[in-house]
Amino acid sequence: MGIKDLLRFMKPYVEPIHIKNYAGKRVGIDAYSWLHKGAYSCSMELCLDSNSERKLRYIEYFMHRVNLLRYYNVTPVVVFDGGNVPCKAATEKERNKKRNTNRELAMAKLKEGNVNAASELFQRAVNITPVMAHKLIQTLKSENIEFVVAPYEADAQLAYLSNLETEKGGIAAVITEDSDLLTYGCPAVIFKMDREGNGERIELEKVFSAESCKPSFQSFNMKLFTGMCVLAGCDFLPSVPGIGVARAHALVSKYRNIDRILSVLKLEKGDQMPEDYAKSFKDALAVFEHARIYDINTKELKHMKPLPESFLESLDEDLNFLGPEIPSTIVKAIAEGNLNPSTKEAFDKSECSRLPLHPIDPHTIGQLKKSEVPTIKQDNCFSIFGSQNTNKNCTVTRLSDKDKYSNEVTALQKLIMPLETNETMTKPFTFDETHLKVPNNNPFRIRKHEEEISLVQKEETMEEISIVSSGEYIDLNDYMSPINFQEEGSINLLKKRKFENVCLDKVEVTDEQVSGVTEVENCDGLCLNMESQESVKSKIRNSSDLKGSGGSEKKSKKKKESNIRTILSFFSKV
DNA sequence: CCTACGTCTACAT
DNA sequence: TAGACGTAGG
Repeated sequence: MGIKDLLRFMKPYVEPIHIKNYAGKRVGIDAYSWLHKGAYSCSMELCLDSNSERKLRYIEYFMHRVNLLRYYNVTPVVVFDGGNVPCKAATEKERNKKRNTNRELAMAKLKEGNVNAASELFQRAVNITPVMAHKLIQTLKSENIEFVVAPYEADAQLAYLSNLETEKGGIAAVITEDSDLLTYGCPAVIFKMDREGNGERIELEKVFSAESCKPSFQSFNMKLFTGMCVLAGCDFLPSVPGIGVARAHALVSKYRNIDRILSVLKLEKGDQMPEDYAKSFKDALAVFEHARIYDINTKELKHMKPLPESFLESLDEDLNFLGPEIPSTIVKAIAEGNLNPSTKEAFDKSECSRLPLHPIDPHTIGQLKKSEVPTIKQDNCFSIFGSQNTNKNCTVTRLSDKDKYSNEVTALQKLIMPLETNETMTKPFTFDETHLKVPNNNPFRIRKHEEEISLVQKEETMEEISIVSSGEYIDLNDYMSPINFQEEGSINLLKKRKFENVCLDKVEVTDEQVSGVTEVENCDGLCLNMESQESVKSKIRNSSDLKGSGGSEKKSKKKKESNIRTILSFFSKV
């Protein structure tokens, strides 16, 4: 993805930077790059469409990073990809094909019981779906994080926002892994930001003005730079054989005119060049310059830069390679996360109805890593975890869906508008304190806080019984650990979704007593099944793959266990 | 010197 | 998978 070898070529212009340099500023986030990284940690669950909580780990990953920014008083603006641009369709199709074959291979390995091989293959099969993005958006909404879904490429949207004044919703920099952002003309791009907030920044202004830096761009302007990138090979157009970034840079430096370069190329490499290269080249350039984006202020579809006359004149070719026009109402709904940008249909509510419960809850995160747990005050989201009255029963309540959605419209409007004043004080955040080794004036405060937290956590994790209030829908698959009902051995039925009034009061989670979960015929619910589960378990245990594997036993054991759980929950659905 | 190709690793447990 | 990095060959 992006421009081949561009970052390597631009190395001299890279400067290490910490995100805290953007304190008080708005910074755009290319959602795809964090989604993709986060998805590695739960690729199998995603591919199997498991119902375990683990599947939502990518959201935790994402929110940890969002919270890192908020911790440093940086305002995140998350930008999602929308529909596919037609000229990228071929690339997309191929990727999908590969993913599917990998997924099938993985399934085969899984049936053989070769879990390790399967999970490796699953990693290659992960796909970031609009539904995943939508789930993340639910979380962002509940945390009052600004976001926008681009009509097409997120890169273009980010570039557009980068060149907008802050007052109009502009951003000061973009965090991404994709070198295309430079090609689109983002003045400041931060690559490879790690979990501590360190990243590598390239600023276009510095690139163009640096006086004695290896590859000189002094005679360049944005248009020439974009031209260089396209010459080097981009997602929309592969490069002419033998031309890489360096040669592209040399050509642009020498001729400083795209048309001249194209004719020179034709003379020199005419035989290796496709007939329509020049035409495709101009189309590719146009995508980078005039891509369609969502105008946050007018709430309409717009071109990044207005199309010039000459373009409209040569309208023999339709402009659909930029992505087709979309009616205003639809772009708006897409941008605000209410419509699937690919299908342009509403998201299935059931996909996400019970979603916001876990992922955002700092309490949940806190169980995985020690987190700072400040008291949270928010009106449009659930959440409670007493810092003080942590009774053994971990209670979870939330507003009814009805209340939640009625606020949605107004909440959204607030989201899209730039933040005013200093509401930072009321902002909740969770924070992995390992990051704290760096700054902060008062280490004592932090340590004291840590102690409090660890105390609270001890109490909570020791008590493994959770009380679920009546009326709360329980999906057995939500519990990754084995479930042991009070009336052991008997069949407990749980109705799905629509079931209103109570099914059970206590769910005990233990590690020894593993129980399978299978669907009951002619019954709208789930039940326990000892045997089917046992057989699956032994099958997996006996598989050659799990027996050997040297190295750290503790690690692999844990991994195995978690894999077994995933598989169990998978089998339970079939 | 440059491209193109092979290999490694990210992620986070 | 896609990017980073090293290196064989033009």
